Amino acid sequence: MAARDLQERIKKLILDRRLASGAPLPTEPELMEHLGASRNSVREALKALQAMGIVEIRHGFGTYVGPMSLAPMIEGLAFRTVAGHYRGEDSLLQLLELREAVETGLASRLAGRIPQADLVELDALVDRMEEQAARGAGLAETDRAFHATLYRGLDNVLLSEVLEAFWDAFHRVRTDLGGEPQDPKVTCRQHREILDAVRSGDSMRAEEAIREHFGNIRARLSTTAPQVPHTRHNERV
Amino acid sequence: MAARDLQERIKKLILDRRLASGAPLPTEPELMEHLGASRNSVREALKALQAMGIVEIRHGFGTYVGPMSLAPMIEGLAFRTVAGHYRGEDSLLQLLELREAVETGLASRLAGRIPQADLVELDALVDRMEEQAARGAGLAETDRAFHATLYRGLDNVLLSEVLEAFWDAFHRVRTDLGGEPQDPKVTCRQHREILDAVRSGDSMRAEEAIREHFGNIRARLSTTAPQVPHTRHNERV
DNA sequence: CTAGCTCAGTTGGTTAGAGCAGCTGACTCT
DNA sequence: AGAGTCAGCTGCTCTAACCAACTGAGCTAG
Repeated sequence: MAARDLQERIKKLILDRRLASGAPLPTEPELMEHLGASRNSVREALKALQAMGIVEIRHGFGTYVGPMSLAPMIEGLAFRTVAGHYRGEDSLLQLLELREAVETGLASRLAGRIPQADLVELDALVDRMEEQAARGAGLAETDRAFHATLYRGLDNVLLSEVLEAFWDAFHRVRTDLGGEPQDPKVTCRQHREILDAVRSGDSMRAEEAIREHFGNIRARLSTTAPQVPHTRHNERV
Repeated sequence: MAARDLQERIKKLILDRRLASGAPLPTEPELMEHLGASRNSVREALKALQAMGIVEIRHGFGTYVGPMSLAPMIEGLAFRTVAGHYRGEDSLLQLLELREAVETGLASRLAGRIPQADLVELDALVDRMEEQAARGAGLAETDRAFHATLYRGLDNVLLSEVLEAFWDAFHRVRTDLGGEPQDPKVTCRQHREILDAVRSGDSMRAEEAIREHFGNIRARLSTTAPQVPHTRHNERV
């Protein structure tokens, strides 16, 4: 009765006061009085809001309006995918296909109208990728940055965040499940091709480049498919 | 210290036991013993997991593994958008553009390869839409069904759910903010055009049809725009 | 006088125990 | 045999106390 209401009322409080991300919320005792509920109930509501990223709780410091990032979505997606995988579904493949479907459309849309500054940055990223591949380092972070920078040209923060969330969820699940790493050199070449294709303004070519890139990941995926060990100890889910 | 851990351990428990959606979780006393934590901490962890859709709690009945739907994402997206809107950002427009960017790509990808059965169903949906428009009824649900059915041909459940989540979030925010409704007849015509374009197999035409549809919504949106000045500093309640 | 430390006060974190509320199924009375 | 009742599970809420992290004022040592 009260619980669901409490969350709504706290959300309403944030909206009514026009609180921005990072703004302080009332303390627990203050919320108790304002909402007429016990500490326990208030805390449970806050915990739920925290899980949704609406609120941020800092021990010994206070409660604040959260960053409203899509982190909870990553969390949920990742768990959903891992759970499905353990139960023998091809959930990880579905997640990959989701990225592929969305990114192919966006890349072709982006072809030829990507800002010059972003192209320069992308060039630098692929260079770094090659350097990392040469000395055998992991290039996950650079790959992430590449995709993030690529779609920045679409000039929609929300869209960028969603794509990054998909990337994060996929990457986390794949590493958690101990997926086989890609061949770094192939990965580099494909990113270079994506970049060149987008630069050239040829939508079809850009689409094809993205598709090939994902096709590569997909191939690696199916070799590691559904053998299911117990969860490892330090696993993040 | 314990709280974040508890959530992880409960998630681990679900994975280790290969619990499917709907499967019962241990009762609160059992979890207390199994996790070595107090009732309160266990409940707070469960509340957070519930907010993420990982767990479902039914009063007087028990706790179960959740449906793993994207409902929490809708919740989060909607709140984020409303909060941004109230603070004078064009967050609702961004959400619309997110849908547009993704759907244009998918529609062109879908053109010509959509199953016959889905085409029949889509025809029926547009018919119903026209019938509803004629008698002045709302056609939100039919619109939702149209978009859902359209992308079903991509044969990726996750993708479908994500698109539906975007639709839901957008629709909820728009109605919450009392947005101006569309002209039903225009909406019908545009859906018919999308359908015909996809049927014809012409990717460009499909893309254009989607873009025009969203352009219409966008136009309605800007008439209801926030027009709230940016109050970055010193904002009063 | 300043740099650093200490400690009291504030905030959230955790535990405990009691009682309330919704649901189920077996028991009882008709 | 059927309908009503109640005992027992379940989760929900509250109170009250104490633990732990952080801040900042005030003290101490240099």
